Amino acid sequence: MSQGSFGDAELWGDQSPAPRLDVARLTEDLTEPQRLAVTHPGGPLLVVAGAGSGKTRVLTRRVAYLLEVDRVAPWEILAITFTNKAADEMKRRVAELVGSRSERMWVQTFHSACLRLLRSNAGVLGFDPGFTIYDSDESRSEVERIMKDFGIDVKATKPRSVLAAISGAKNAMLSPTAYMEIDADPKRDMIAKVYQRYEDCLRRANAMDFDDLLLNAVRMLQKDPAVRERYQEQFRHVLVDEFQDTNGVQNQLVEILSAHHGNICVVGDADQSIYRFRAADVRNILQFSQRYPDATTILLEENFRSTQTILDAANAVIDRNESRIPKNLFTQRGRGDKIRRYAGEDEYDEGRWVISELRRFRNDYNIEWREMAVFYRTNAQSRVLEEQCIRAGVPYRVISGLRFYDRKEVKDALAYARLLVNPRDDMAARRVINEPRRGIGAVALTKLQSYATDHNISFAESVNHGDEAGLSGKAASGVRQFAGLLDELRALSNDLTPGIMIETIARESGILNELLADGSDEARGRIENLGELASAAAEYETMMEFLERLALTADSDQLDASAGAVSLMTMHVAKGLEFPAVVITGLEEGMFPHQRALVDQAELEEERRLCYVGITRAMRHLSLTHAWTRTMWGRRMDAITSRFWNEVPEELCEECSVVKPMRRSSFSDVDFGFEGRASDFASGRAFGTGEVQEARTSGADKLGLKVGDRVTHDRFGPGVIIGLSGEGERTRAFVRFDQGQAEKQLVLSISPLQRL
DNA sequence: GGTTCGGTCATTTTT
DNA sequence: TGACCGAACC
Repeated sequence: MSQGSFGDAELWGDQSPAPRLDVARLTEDLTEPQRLAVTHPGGPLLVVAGAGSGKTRVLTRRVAYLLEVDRVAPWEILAITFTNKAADEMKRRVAELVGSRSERMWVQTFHSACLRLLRSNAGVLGFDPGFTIYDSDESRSEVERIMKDFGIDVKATKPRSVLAAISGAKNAMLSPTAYMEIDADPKRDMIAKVYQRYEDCLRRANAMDFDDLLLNAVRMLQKDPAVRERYQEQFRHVLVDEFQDTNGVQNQLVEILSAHHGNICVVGDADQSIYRFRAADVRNILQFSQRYPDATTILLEENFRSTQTILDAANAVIDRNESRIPKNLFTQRGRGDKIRRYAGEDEYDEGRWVISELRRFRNDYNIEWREMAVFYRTNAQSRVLEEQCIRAGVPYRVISGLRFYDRKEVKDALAYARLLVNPRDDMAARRVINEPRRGIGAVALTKLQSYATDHNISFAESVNHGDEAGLSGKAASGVRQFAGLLDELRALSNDLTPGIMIETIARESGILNELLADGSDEARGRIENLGELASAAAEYETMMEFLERLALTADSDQLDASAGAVSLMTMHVAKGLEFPAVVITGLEEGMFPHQRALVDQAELEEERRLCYVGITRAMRHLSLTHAWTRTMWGRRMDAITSRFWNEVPEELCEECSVVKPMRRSSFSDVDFGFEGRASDFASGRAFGTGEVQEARTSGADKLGLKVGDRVTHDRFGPGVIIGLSGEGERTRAFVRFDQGQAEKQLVLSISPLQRL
């Protein structure tokens, strides 16, 4: 904890090699709104920063300005981001401006800031300072275990959804009791019961989940006025990045910490709020000015990233959102190239075109592979793209949200490490009590668990009482061995560094031996992984620091290592990044916007924001693709063009699709009327390569139908239009009929579809 | 206690 | 289609 003192001030004053900066140096290359934000004298400040408007630049300059001009001490500044990457970036850029004294600032993610507050004051809420952090997987499996324990059918009610409800309750700062009292509902009662037990288990294991880090930090500050006031006085300036993604608890934390000095500066863009499903609440940014009536609002609308064409496209799309404060990005960069669009036959055809496009970027514009990205809505879409890259010899890298340290052997070794830091870590104990095999089966586990419950201790601690728990034979000796191993490791852990400790764990636990005995390539890989883990640990002073860093680090940082490769990623992951050339794939109704967003206005708007995020990542070149049919869940599904595709004004686009021949004459007499084969039209498969004839126009496309209209069909009955694509006789409607299975795609020019 | 087979179910996920 | 999980089996 960096508590300030004048001694510190002298220290950094002497050491800092940074040149004295004057106001002009910090502001001369800024636009007027940027300058105003950077030099804002104090009080609440809202910076509405459109995509690519130099947000990070403003934040870092402001911090430098505070340090340099306002002479604020580094430890009096709290700058909060969402990702470690953003935090590192900010630290780096501030250091460039003011030198090493920036090291003493609090530049942290929400979670790491909270962790820091909690570690220093864990006692306030009755936690031991060595408490463990459960990651989302562990939270889920804990919930699942509890549900099974209660005899709840985990197939009928998914633990994930229960955890989501619990998480929601936590974000609303509701205790299990308060949550239960919302209304009388059996499902709510069940969830409240699980929630209560889950809390008990966490508490007993001296553990917190991700939500708790935030929530408990707030609770801690609320509970202990002395601690609260100390931090409130310390943080003369609180700055928050990506404020549109904050949830209620985060917002509250920021409010509390900035309450004394009132210098709260939030930066964000409501149009880029894409984490509603994770309890992000756009209202935090939308209502900031109401919350702080004396707040200054500064709009950054000039974009320094993209061409005007790309911005026009982004603006046109996002403008369709109704619940939105109008904003219009512009640039001085000129129009640039048109946006290229390609409608593929299927996802393979789409993928092939994507590859050809990437090659074109490289050949025609000298863009490096690493400067290109391909975006998609869901991770499942990456497979085909990967295949195509491999086939074409295009180097690529999938940037996934998956954790780097998710490999089994790594998790096992870490579980041992966790047990050393927190002897009550139940999750870790359950994971490795029988890893490697010690003959401890389900029966033994149950006995230990009931012993723990009866004696009000954690499961992890029960391993010291195997005999009392009624174990015998193999299980008893296994548990004794496990407990002995932990004792031995704990004794060593006082003297050994984290790196050596990981090695010791691998060796002493028997994990290493097991892998050596295996001898397969896979086992050798796992051994290497353990080696990597040890080297990673060696960078840290204490095991606790290392574990913390792991718990709070996602794996998107791999991007930096993607030298020489095209990046494939979801649009969610793409947020905050930029690329000279971007391809957005899968622009189909049901894919993007996603199926589940089709019926919910708020969700749909979030999808549109996601699209906006995707488009605005592109600096110079943007291409959009969709496929007429796509294999989903093992079945070929037809799809119509995404509304987002259609929302991009045509004059900004260059169509690259191969023009499909019109209907073949021999079909013109047949009444297609929807014997369910509209799909064949959509995919073009019904059309031979032969004779081409104009389709007859029924006028149906001139009905002026729009999404949401009620319609009726001779055979399928009434339904609602959930999507439209194409134009003229090629207009297709995506209709969800009231009766029957799924949505159908109908070509309006030949469909007996009537408006209701 | 480990394997295999069949049934189920499929977003996005900064921490 | 494929990944995952639990029951049934060895």
